[in-house]
Amino acid sequence: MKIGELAKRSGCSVQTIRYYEKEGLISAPARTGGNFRVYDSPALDKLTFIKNCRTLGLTLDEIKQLIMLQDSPGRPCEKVNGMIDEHIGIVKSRIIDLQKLHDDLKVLRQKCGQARTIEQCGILDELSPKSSI
Amino acid sequence: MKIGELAKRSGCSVQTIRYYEKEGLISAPARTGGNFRVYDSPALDKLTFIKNCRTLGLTLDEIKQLIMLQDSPGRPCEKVNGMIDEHIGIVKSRIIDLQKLHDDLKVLRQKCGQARTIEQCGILDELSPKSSI
DNA sequence: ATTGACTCTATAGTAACTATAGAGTGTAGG
DNA sequence: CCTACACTCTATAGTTACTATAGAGTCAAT
Ligand SMILES: [Zn+2]
Ligand SMILES: [Zn+2]
Ligand SMILES: [Zn+2]
Ligand SMILES: [Zn+2]
Repeated sequence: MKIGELAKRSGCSVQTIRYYEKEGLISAPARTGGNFRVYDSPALDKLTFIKNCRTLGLTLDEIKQLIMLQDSPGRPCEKVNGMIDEHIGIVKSRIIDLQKLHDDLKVLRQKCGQARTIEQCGILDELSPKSSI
Repeated sequence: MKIGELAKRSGCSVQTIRYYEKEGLISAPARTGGNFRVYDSPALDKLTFIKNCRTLGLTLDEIKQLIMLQDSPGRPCEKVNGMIDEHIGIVKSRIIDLQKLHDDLKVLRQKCGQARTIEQCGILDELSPKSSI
């Protein structure tokens, strides 16, 4: 199949596929006489794997590491497990940060109940430093 | 004060201050004979305002709008209030997305209890497409 | 022969900084 | 006076994972 069909089947855009190739996440496919990329179904599998990882928020570097790990099937998989654990930790702390942000924004919003003028806006007032003398 | 002191007092880095100036968020300050930037205390106030906004996740574009709004003190402040409301919405939905991600990652992690080989890793297995024939 | 859909490469843009390189300034100590 | 040191200057490139062109070429159908 050509790149357009691979894009449709994988859910990645055409440019993204070319980008992944440039970044070394997928290997360069065969070409037609007219220089078009041609992919087989293992290529679709590999791309789908990458897509699944991206959906879970793994970075391209991490995905690259996973792909490399898959080349030594006999080695223990602790690194894989560890990577997911680490990710869960990052996501958790991002959630905590956003929760705090959300609460702060709620408090800020309450400083200006109904419409006033810019001058009297409780939000702008709260954002402004009290004084820096 | 020079840029180093402003950086310390505001909590922004020196490069960030120069960047804000280039982006038009703060106005270009006076210069010494040796071409060093010199700031006064209103400049610190303005920078602190920006810092406060950034801490709440407002974009530089939004902050620019707030700064422009401050120039018409008599106008109503609905836009300010609306901006915060919109932000709260964005943060909320980001939290929801991350919660889902977190749950998905937890499920994925459970696919591989203890250490196995790469070949048998339940995580890699889950990430791999079943077949694309 | 020409249209239209598709593909190719190369390049620039996105957000908000961060990190240099290489040069100049200013001051305190010896 | 010289020099070491801390600070500042501009300009440029890098970060992440794409997205969006521009301009040219391919290919099948009409
Ligand atoms: Zn990670
Ligand atoms: Zn208001
Ligand atoms: Zn916003
Ligand atoms: Zn495992």
